Amino acid sequence: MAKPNIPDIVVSRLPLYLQTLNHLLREGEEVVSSDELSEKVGIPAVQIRKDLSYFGGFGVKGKGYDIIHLIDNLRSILNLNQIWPMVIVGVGNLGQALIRYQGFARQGFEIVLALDINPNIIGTEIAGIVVQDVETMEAELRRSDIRIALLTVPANAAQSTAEALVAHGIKAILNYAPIILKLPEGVRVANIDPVLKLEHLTYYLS
Amino acid sequence: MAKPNIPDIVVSRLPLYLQTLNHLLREGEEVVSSDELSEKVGIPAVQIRKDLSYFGGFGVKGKGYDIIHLIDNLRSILNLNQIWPMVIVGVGNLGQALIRYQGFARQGFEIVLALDINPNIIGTEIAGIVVQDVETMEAELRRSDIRIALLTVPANAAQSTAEALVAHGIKAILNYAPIILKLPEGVRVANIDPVLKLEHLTYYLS
DNA sequence: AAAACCTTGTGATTTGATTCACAACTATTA
DNA sequence: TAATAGTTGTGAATCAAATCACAAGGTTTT
Repeated sequence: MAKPNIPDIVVSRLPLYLQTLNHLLREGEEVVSSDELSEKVGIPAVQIRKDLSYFGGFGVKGKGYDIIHLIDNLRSILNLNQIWPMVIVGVGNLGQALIRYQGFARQGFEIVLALDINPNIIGTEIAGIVVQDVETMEAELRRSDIRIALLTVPANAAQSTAEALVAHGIKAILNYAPIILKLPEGVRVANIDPVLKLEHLTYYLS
Repeated sequence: MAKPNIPDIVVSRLPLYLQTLNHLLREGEEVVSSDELSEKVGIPAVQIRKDLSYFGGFGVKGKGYDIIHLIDNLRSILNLNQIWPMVIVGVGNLGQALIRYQGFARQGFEIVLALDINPNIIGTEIAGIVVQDVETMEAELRRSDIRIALLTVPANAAQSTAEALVAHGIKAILNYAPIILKLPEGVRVANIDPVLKLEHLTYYLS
């Protein structure tokens, strides 16, 4: 179980470190200093060191961090030493694109169930996944151990769909709908709304 | 020009307020207190008031905020009283889904140019946009006033593509590639990487 | 018209994150 | 082997953000 005393903002940077370490490993590097990593990841070296020190001393003084060793540790901290099955609800344009996206599986996140309400979409196959009727959510989730959901339904259906997911055991939701979900304590939600990001950017465009 | 003395974290919350105010307006509400807004948006009322007070006193004591008036002001602060034309580079699964996504245009962001390197994709039409050869980037950007780009190319092409975009006048990039872009000062980048968010979520899943 | 109530806007305070500064240790060079 | 250089890990100091507390002013009720 994750220690509850580590600042969430620290946790949020670990995936970034992991991503960059994976790049370095692919380039054939074996050791990296916090200064080099800082350069790549755009975060001050001392902050990287302090973040890592919450979890232990992974580095060697005078040398740096063994990349494989640090990747192993970060993957363990982030619970990435397993395949995470996921359900996606809403198989429109975006949902289909996400089902086809290779990047999830590459990092151990596998969409194993796709649900939709539209009869024209139910039964179609996308990248090996046959879309099921959203009515089957309860039964499908019951006989699986899916704990993560991708929510790509229209905004007006998002809240009720999210509640149904949570009622049937979903513990984390990646929400693509442009609304703020109200869900019970203990359910983690991460929002992905490109419009909010654009509106943030335009503030700085004269 | 945007005042440079306002914390970025404050600016980042304004789009959220705007989104929620738009919902309230659509529901027929005319006035909202910071307490009500807090409830909807999930941010403490005093923080909403303090955020807004950076830009002026928009409320009425004893009453609350006139929704239309506050929306107008936020739109003006965020430079949303115009259509923002955008270019998208990379018309794969995700790029196509974004071109078809209605949410951008609905909020004043319009994809007017789509570029790709793949001959099989160049020339195809998606939601009224004919995909152009990425080689035409310079010419197309020169005769337009596009300042925002959506970057949906593969990771290994992202850095060089971003540099080309910046060289031809792009000032803000919404980066969907799973890498950290290194770009000159003055270019704003916002990253959308669902895998990083998932890896953050799994930390909290036992 | 007075009293009671409500809500904003903000200076002061508290909390939390970042950065500084450096001791401790390792590796490399002379 | 000694001296120099490099790098981590961390307590202390600084900086920034969030929250508190409340005066001021508007609204509603009696």
